[in-house]
Amino acid sequence: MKKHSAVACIGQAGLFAQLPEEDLTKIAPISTHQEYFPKGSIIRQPGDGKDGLIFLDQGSAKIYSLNEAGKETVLGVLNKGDLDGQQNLFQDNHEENFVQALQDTYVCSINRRDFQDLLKKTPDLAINMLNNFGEKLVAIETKSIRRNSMSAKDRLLAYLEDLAKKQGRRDVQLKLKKKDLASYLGVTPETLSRQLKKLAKENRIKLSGRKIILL
DNA sequence: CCATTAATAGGCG
DNA sequence: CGCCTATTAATGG
Repeated sequence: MKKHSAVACIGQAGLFAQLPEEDLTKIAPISTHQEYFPKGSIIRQPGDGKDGLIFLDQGSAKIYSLNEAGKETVLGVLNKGDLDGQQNLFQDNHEENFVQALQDTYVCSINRRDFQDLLKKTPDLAINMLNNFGEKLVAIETKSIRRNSMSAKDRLLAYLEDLAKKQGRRDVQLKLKKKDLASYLGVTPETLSRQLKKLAKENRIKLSGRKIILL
């Protein structure tokens, strides 16, 4: 583990990346840094009183919610440099979700009230927030459209293509367990397993455990 | 090792 | 495609 600079850490987040150093140094004092969460531990959960933004300095995590029956629905994945909980910075919403570390993870966080105060004094930050929101909206919309209009196989393929694009390579490493990926895609693990096999048989992908190569 | 959890297989509606 | 069950693989202590 390398040394941790609050300013450098914040600068890694897409949300803050384009801010001048001057602004970053303003954010640094209100942020908490490098809390350690071992693999499998819960980083955030409803009712834990943590209402701020979280930022992954190292590791990865999944965001999910539980329905009445106790079934879990995976809403998304956070990787190094990603952040979540922006909504919570603006209003005290109670539809919080669970966030669980998929690997040993270090998270940095910022309290809601502190952030709001800062936002008022830092217009650039407000603009960036807005842009970030836009991206998130598009992502949600895309997912929603896929879920409603694409077959399981196409959804899966589209997901893999997105991942490949994001990781900048044709061999994709799944961060999620397949049952979690299934939940994220809105299918059962069995269906996911079968579709992956079909795609492999059609020579569109190549499987090797949690690594998948797009052909 | 054993025990638990994850992944796959096959049958059925 | 989802749900159920059985079998096998992977994981963790």
